[in-house]
Amino acid sequence: MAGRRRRTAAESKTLILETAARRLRQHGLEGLNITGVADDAGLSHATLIHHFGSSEGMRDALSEKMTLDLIQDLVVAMDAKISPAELAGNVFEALSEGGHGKLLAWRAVEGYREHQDMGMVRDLFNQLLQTTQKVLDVETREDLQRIILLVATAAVGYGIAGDVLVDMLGMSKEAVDKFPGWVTAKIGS
Amino acid sequence: MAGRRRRTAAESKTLILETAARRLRQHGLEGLNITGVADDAGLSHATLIHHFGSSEGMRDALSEKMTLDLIQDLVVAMDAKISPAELAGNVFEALSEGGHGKLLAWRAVEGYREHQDMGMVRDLFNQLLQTTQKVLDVETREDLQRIILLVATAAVGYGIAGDVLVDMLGMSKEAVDKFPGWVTAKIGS
DNA sequence: ATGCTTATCTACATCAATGTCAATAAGGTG
DNA sequence: CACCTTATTGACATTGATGTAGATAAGCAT
Repeated sequence: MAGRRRRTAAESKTLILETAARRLRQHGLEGLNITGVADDAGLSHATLIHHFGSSEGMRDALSEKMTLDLIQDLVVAMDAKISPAELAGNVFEALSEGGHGKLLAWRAVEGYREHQDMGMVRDLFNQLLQTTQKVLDVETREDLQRIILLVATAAVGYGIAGDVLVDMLGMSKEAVDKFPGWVTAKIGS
Repeated sequence: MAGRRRRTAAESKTLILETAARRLRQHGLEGLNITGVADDAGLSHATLIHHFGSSEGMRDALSEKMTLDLIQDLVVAMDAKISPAELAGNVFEALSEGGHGKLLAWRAVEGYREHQDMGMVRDLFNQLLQTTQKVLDVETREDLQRIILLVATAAVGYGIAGDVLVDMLGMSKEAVDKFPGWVTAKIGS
């Protein structure tokens, strides 16, 4: 064939995983097959197998990448410099955007298999814990755990079913906007 | 073939959908194919097509059934006779059990298509709203909406990612048990 | 019994996705 | 330029899942 582009392996992998992530958002899990992703990326499906070994290999790689992206976004959202009032809002925002909800839902239906980078995830999570403690200035460890669990579960649930719930509750956009702040006030009391 | 059992259409559909639900819990979304479900149910895959029209038809029926089951469990969990202190606990329990988390996650990845029974879902949800208002005795509509949204999102998130979060937070079983009560106390204040 | 409805099955046809393999060529290196 | 590595591709084989069609038989009604 005349004119075929040769990328570095890293470039190709990035292109493929970004395409796959987009397809996950648009078409759900059925969109995560090598033929479809290959078409959208403008590559042959054999190329994807070359880079990831198999279709499942590609999905595993995507899951890993999205997990790291999610934690990374959380770390930024909970930077130690933010004020307590912003905390819940930032976490909600971080989890509602960028298809993080889709990742969590995906991992929930398929089961939480351990990744190779699970150690790094744990490290980042512990870093998050310390940051939160500083921002909120909680004294007991139990309080910290509870608060994190509440904000995290609420944010996850919001990212996954938030729009449906808001619709069913008939909430105004304004009320929705004020929700994270209200949560922060609640947990602070 | 000698000796083949003939069920009523309703019996067969129930058997098939229960088998499918079990496979969703055990194998994730990949378990939701007519051949696999048929094998587990002890039927031929042609029989499933006979009853549901297609593979997707079976999945739609399962989604509908699980959605109704979920709402039904919620209605029971929030019976008007419960005390405010039990509210969050009951909701959490209802959403953590019986694979409801899998349903929500499934619908989140695949996108929330409208069901034919969406009207019934809305009715049950409104019924839930009224019950909650009685139990909690909230005055403003905004407060009611916020409280429901928080408890619901937290419960959904807990059902989907609760075990992972609890693990990462290193929470004791005792602390986890007390969590719903703590949430109730928080929103009541 | 007889007959009707239809749940159930076997066998076949089809299709889409996965994976293999050998050939090609793009880019870097000597 | 010659050479080497390997990203990329097209063609093929294989597999599994879906759907179709006709035959079979289980239960119910008459």
